[in-house]
Formats: sequence, C-alpha cells, structure tokens
Amino acid sequence: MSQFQAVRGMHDVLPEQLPQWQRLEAVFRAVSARFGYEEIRTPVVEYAQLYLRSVGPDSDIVRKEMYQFTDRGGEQLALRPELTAGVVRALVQHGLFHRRSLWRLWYYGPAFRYERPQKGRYRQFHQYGAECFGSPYPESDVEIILLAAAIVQELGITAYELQLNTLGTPEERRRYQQALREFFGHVRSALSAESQQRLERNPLRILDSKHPEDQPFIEQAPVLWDYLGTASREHFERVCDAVQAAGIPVRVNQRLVRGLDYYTHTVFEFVSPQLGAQNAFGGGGRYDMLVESFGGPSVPAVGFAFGVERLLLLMPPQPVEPVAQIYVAVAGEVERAQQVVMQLRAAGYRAVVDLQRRSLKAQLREAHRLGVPVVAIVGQAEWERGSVVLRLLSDGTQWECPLPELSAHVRHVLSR
RNA sequence: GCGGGCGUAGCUCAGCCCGGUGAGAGCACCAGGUUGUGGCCCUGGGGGUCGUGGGUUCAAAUCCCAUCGCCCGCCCCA
Repeated sequence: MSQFQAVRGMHDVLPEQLPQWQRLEAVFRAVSARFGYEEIRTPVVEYAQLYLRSVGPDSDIVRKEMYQFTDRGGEQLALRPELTAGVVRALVQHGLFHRRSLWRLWYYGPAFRYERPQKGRYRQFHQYGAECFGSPYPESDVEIILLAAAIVQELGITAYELQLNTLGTPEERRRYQQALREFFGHVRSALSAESQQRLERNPLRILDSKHPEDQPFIEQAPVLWDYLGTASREHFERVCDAVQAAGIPVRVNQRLVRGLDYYTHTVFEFVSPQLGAQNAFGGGGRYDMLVESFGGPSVPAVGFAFGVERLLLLMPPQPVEPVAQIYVAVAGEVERAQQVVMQLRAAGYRAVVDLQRRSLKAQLREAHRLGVPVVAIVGQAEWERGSVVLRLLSDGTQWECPLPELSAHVRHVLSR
C-alpha cells in the first residue's frame, strides 16, 4: 500500500486500459461527425451559481453532490457536475445564437459529483454528450436519440433499453404538479419521509420513489398524460414512433422524471441490466427554457449525455494491438541497435529496442511478451557483413537481411 | 446521507474463529540451465511496516476501538 493514494472516487487510467478509452473516443468523434455535430470544450470550473440556475436548487446534484469552493478571490466556484450548463453558458456568452439559428454540438470530458463511490459511479467521471439547439420539433429529439443509439451500436452494446417519457410544457407540468400535490397531500402521513419532503420541493420526484410504502399511492396518482395538450401529445408520439421505427428497443416509462429540473417535453434514459444499481448509462431530454434562463434568446434545445465509465463496463473487450511492429535485439555493441532502430523509425515503423542492456535471450522474451511479430537481431558476424537477422516470432523462421534492404523486408513480412 | 461485506507480495488469495512454530501459495517479475535466439520445462532469486493509527497482552496478521479505502444494496443519477 503506497503512502499516497488517488483521492476517493477518482481513478487513474492505466496504459493497459487506454486502448479501450481511445476506441470509445474515436467512436464519439466519428459518429458525431457523421451526424454533422461539432465539438465544443468548456472549462471544468464554473461559477456555482450557474448550476443553481440550470440543474435546479432542489436537485440532488446541487443539494448534496456538487464540489463547491471559494477561490482565493472569494468567488463561489464549482467543479462541473455535468456539461450542458457550461455549453449553454458558452453559447450565450459568445453570442453564437446571433450567428446561426441552429447548432449541433458535442462535448467530452470529466465531471465531478461528491457521491459515495460504487461500481460505475465515481466522483470524477467522464461524459460524452450532444446538444442540438434551435429546433422545437420532434425531428431534433429523434436526431439526438439516433445519434446516441448509433454510438451504442458502434460500440457493440446490444443489451439495453431506451426508456422514454414526456414532461410536457412548463404550464402543463405546473398544473400536473398541482394535482400531484393535492393527491399526495391527502395521504401525506402514509408516505415515506423522503416523499413527504419532495411533496413541497418537487412532487414529480415522488413518482420516482422506490419506497414500498409509496407504491400503492403512486399507482393511483394522476398521470401526466391527462394534463397534456394535443401539441405535447403529438410531439411525444412522433418521437416514439420515429425511434421505434429506427429499430431501437423502446419502452415508455411514465415514472421517468429525471433529476435535473430543466427538462421539458421529451426525457429519456438508456438503461442496461448489466450495470447493477446504476443501470442508466445515458440520458437526456429537451430543455426549451434553459438558454433563455441564462440570458440568451428563446432557443429550444435537446441533448443527452453518456457516462463514459459505464459504457466501458458494457463494451465487449477488444483485441489489443502490440505496442511495436518490430523489436531490435542486439548481441554486442548497443550502438548498432540504436542505429538500426532509428533507420526503422525513419521508414515509418513502430520500433523498439532494449534499454536495459539485457541478454539476447531476455530481449527475445521481451519481444514475445510485447506481442511484437518481428525481431531484427543485430549480431556480431552479420553486422560485419553489413546485415542483420530478421526473425519471425510466429514460427521461428529467420534469415539474414542486408541493411539497405531492411525496410523492404519488414514491409513484406508485416503485410502478410 | 443510511445499511452490509472486504482490505495480507504487482495480481488472485490462504492463514485470523482457538494470539506465540523464521508471514505463505499460485500467477507475474528477474537470473541461470542454452558463453548469439522467445514461447514449454527445471533450478534459484527479488519483493510484504499483514490498509493506517491507537489499545489489550509477556507476545497481535490473528482480540478491541477508531480511521481511510474498495465493493454491494438504499438513495441518486451518467
């Protein structure tokens, strides 16, 4: 046990894990580009106030999970608990909505929440997300969901389900919340302590409760659908139909309300049975009021985010590429090996050479362990003839190869 | 924030209940067996303040307390 450990809930990504991360990042980039989305990067630190405005002062994120601190100048700052608020802030701050009425954006980076760590839940975690600003129409909801589903598919993740719901317009929601407050108010004392609290703050979240004592009431509670106007209903139906038609495994979940306060209309979560308690690996929805609440123009928007660590848990493992294509081993003067490895690198090969002056046997063992297919052995006798030995580790065949022809031989051997 | 399980070598773990016999195994690592050749095998080697701190005791990996971390559930979400 070392004297210093990484901070609780914050993890190193070791070299052996990086190929998986890089593959994931490559898929993010490729699929985003295919959908015409542009990357945006924003700071890890924002004013704490930003999240009170966006995520909502009653959300769990703000109430108990946000890393907040005062900087040396006395400013109240926060490590971002999610990335949407920063993206919206950036767009408004730089007046991007005056330049274009539609923006398709994606982001990728770390976020921070002070929670009790668990599998798939860390204090520093990573999110990939995409946001579409400027369209109030269901087509944009669908585009965002299809983008997410394309990434999931490209990663080889098949065991998942997309849960969909709608929260309607703010007015419809307000009336519904009123109805819920009234309904649950009658049975207040029978509810779980937590739900009693939510009754004041955010009655919608009672629907999300898993306390057994709440279940009978939740089942009888008014449903939002009855409070929706035809426009809202039509919007949701179009989203459902299109997503279903695209072959995505969908399930409408009327209980899905999500923890962020800024959503309107469509909300969704990607869930997988393989994840245990944290079964959601992605989620999002429409947030038509957020841009305006940040002082920007009235611009409708939809977006979603993936939890990168959770995607990694779901991804099938990939075969690993060897770190090098050729290993230069030497018996004798090490400078010769240096010369040969430089020649190979100059020709564009990924080539490594022993740096510990170990025995030839140890060098070959190392090459084998690294999975390198070809070894160039710089031997005394061959060197005097101006050549080296090329050895294939797959079957042990080897031959002498004049130095000027080395690249050509290597190319030939590697292309097989 | 609440409940539970677990921390012994780089990794997976045994030993702990019933305190005392030099702190172990497998894998991994290094070297030799082949004085210029990997994988298999054989031999040898390095590596641990038994998570940390305190207490009980003649004696603690083993018993007690605290603390930190990991894991699982609740909660919440990505």
